[in-house]
Amino acid sequence: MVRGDGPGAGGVDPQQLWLNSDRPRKGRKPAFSRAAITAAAVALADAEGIDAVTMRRVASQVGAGVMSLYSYAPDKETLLQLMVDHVSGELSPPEPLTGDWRADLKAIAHAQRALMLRHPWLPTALFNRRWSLGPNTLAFLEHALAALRPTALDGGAKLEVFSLITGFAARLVADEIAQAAFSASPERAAAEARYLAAVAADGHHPELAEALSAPARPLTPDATFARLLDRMVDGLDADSGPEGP
Amino acid sequence: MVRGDGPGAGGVDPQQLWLNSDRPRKGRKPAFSRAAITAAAVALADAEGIDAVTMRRVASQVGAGVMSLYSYAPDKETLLQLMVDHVSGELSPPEPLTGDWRADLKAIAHAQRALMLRHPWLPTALFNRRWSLGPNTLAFLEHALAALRPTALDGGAKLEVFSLITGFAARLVADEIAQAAFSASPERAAAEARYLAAVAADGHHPELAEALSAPARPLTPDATFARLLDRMVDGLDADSGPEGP
DNA sequence: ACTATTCTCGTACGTGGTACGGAATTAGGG
DNA sequence: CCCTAATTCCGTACCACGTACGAGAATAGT
Repeated sequence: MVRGDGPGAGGVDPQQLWLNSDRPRKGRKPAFSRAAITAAAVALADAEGIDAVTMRRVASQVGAGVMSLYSYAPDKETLLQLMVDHVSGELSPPEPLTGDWRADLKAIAHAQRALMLRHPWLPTALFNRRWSLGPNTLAFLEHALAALRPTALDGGAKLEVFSLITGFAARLVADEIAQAAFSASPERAAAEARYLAAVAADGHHPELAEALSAPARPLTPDATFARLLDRMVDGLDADSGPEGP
Repeated sequence: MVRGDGPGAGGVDPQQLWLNSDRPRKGRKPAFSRAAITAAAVALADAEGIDAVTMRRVASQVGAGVMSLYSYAPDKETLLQLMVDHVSGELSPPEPLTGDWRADLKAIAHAQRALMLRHPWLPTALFNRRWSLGPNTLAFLEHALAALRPTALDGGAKLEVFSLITGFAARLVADEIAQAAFSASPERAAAEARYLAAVAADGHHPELAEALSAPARPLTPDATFARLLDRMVDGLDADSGPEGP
């Protein structure tokens, strides 16, 4: 099914990966499917974290032998890319565009955030590996580009903005998740608080001491996300900027 | 030296990690040092990538037995945190503050970018693990907070801004590095171009087709970074925003 | 029926992190 | 000056992981 060869040197030819749905005419029928395997891997990652996604555990989830997975994905890295594109399908259909590109862009970011909160392994997965533009990812990218149509940005700049927004969402959600996991362990939170208090008391970090002593009105992650997003998008104005054509 | 116990449940007490320089009064003298081990790990990562940093290879670089490393760091995760703080030392002393907080913030981001380009594993390392605020990281954070002093932001918001800027730099540099590695392999670049051309030709992705067909004046990473940074920072204005105290 | 093709998966190898425990080294107390 | 407790050094070993290999099973065209 994958007909895995390719020109070596790390990575899979995207055409082989995404554009090969034709069943071969001879040979044994597949007992599983790429979608089922990917879904099992996603379920595992959602439930137990990305480190729980091992070839052995995925295989046992779908009832296959370990090595059978390699008929559907040439290696684990590819399986992770399949997972990313799989969950990106949840972004379709997106909210219809309003024509107000700032509002549309913000809606896109909020949708991405919601997706990442549903799949907490996603920010890390997105950050680490090279983007693999599967059909679902492409569909959402197309949507984002359409949202930017009222803009004076050229093609490359639009792609940059999309990358920027996605990265922004990934970072904020990663912080949010880390914070939540952290607060969930009172021991560790207390240890960190003690450490920061000790640092603040050493006299060499007056700004930090002041920042930590602030009343700290309760910041909900939602409000923080919305506020920073607003600031970012409202700055993403104008056309190509100083350097001319 | 590390006296590694701690209250279990994943992670090391920061006080144990960073605030324990007192030599014990009894026992064999250490043959190595945490700094030497960390430096060796950094050198390895710089030269051969983060995957080359294994306990075995680090040990052989410093001339130690593998298990001896565990006298200096309780586990590999901690060693990675030590690496991050180690290279953060290169950010000191920072450029003096000018009082123009926007300019100062941009200088901070540029310094971070330069650091990340020198240590290409750094963006990924920063993104994945929970922040561990070692002395060098704290010193730079202190500097960033001082830069934000002229601002009306409260303590929590200043910390958010620092996180945002750091995350921005990490993302852009990660893209930059990936792009470079990608272009270095003509086969893979050609394969990707062929794939995108095929997608653009399928008629379902008109916006993408247009974005790709644009003349695409050559974008240098430097210009892209500076431009997006300007947009971001110039939007990070004003005080706490809509939600009042 | 034969054959080419494709999928299945048990076995096995190499690599990684690190637990264990004994030997070596040091400082303080008798 | 030995004895004891503390600390570091590190060889051995275990387990988990990704995946190469190849033999056997199933399928479709001839």
